[in-house]
Amino acid sequence: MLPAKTPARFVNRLLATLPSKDQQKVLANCESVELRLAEVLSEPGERIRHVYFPTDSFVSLVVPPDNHAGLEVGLAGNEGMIGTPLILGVEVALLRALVQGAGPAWRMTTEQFRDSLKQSSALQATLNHYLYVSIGQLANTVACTRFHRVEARLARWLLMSQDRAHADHFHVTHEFLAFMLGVRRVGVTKAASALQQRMLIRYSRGDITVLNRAGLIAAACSCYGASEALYERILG
Amino acid sequence: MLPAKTPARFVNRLLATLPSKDQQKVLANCESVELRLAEVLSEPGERIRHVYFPTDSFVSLVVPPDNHAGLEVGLAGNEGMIGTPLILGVEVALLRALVQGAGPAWRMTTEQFRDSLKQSSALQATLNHYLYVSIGQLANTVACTRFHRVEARLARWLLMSQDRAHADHFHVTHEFLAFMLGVRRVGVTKAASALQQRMLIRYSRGDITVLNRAGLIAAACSCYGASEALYERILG
DNA sequence: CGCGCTATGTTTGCCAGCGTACAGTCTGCG
DNA sequence: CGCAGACTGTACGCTGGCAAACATAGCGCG
Repeated sequence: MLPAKTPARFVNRLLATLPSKDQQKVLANCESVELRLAEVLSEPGERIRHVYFPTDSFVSLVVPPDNHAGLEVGLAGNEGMIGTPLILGVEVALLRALVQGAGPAWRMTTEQFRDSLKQSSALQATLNHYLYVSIGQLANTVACTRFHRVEARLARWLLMSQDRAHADHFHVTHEFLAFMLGVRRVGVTKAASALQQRMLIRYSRGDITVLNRAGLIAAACSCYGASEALYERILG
Repeated sequence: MLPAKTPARFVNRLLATLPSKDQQKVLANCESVELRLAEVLSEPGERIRHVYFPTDSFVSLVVPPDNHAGLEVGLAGNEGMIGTPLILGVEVALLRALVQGAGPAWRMTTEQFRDSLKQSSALQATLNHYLYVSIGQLANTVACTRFHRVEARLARWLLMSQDRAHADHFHVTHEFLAFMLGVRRVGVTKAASALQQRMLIRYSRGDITVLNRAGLIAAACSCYGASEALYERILG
């Protein structure tokens, strides 16, 4: 399906860990798609039609607003996948998957994915491990959301997005960030302007640029890094 | 291992869903243990030695305090299990498992559990589904912890414990509740005394009794019920 | 039966984030 | 080139929960 030397824009790290034979089998079932900004890939309670392996795109997992604001509880870029319930044999989504960074991804139908899982125990193992890591991150998110200040959480969010965007700038408005962090827009404006004054970031009308990554890490809560370390330990 | 008619005190609902043949095979690998109050069954980062299937006991899953208070992110009684990472083939615990309600449970070593999983695809499927539900509850907990008031969260906690204790009273101090909910003890005292004044509960020196379950449900956030409904939908 | 410990009640000051409202400012489009 | 809409800044009063300290009250043990 692909030449041996895949350009980085089309690499998904989960698939890349597979032995090349399995990898070929799996990719043979995949089609390449372009995810558009703000596209919704799954809705809680609804049937999952496709799984996605982002390559140069990333996707937020959000708890849908019941009456209050929304809240992001997970993020998947080229290190992850969308459609994890299928790993557990359930075809119903738990979360809304919202495209945050437009770009290419691999896609498979639910049926193709089932087949792939049956055919490749390596895939099964890798995805089980990924799910383990995701659960760890989720548990961590509970505490982070409860205890850490907006400014630190914002810094963490920017770092995580930067990692997945593979770029030091991307497009998000304060309004949108507020939705993700589950706070008011005003709260984001305050936190963001504090970070900007410290010369850690620069932003204007939805374009955010990370100026000082190390400083931003210092400003973020320790939750950033913990998740990443867990991933590396289990899947790296 | 057990007579056909197992007393309710020794039934775990996950195991009970298995076809009787599988159930026998699995129970043959189990030993009966008595969980003691405040016993710690797993510690994050450490190797998991046993999995537990509570029958008339229940166990809290808590994110360990890094510098702030602790925080409960899950609860497993006779409808659940402890040691879920093993379902995903990882032997390292993510959370601290803390016995909340003393009583009997089935226990298996990690090795026995691996064998059982291999032998029984029904067990595998059931536990996968349980894990799915747990993830859903975890995601929900993020939002609940972020948005809902102490009083509502306390009410929810009491209801969930009541369900798993199979009794309308149990022993917990405000101090301990504060730890579980990730708030100050004073906050719990206030919320609890509000609930007591409304005649929904009664408590004294760590003994809490639910007086009006329906009223308590009304006082709780809608998160109670959502989790339970999800469980029934997937595993019921 | 009284001492000490554990559990609960209450206070005071404080701050982050809420809800709401309004004022600038940049950008693209007609 | 000017207007509309999107994006950001700021202000106000309010409240829930924080931190720390202190006051009672019941229970158990010596």
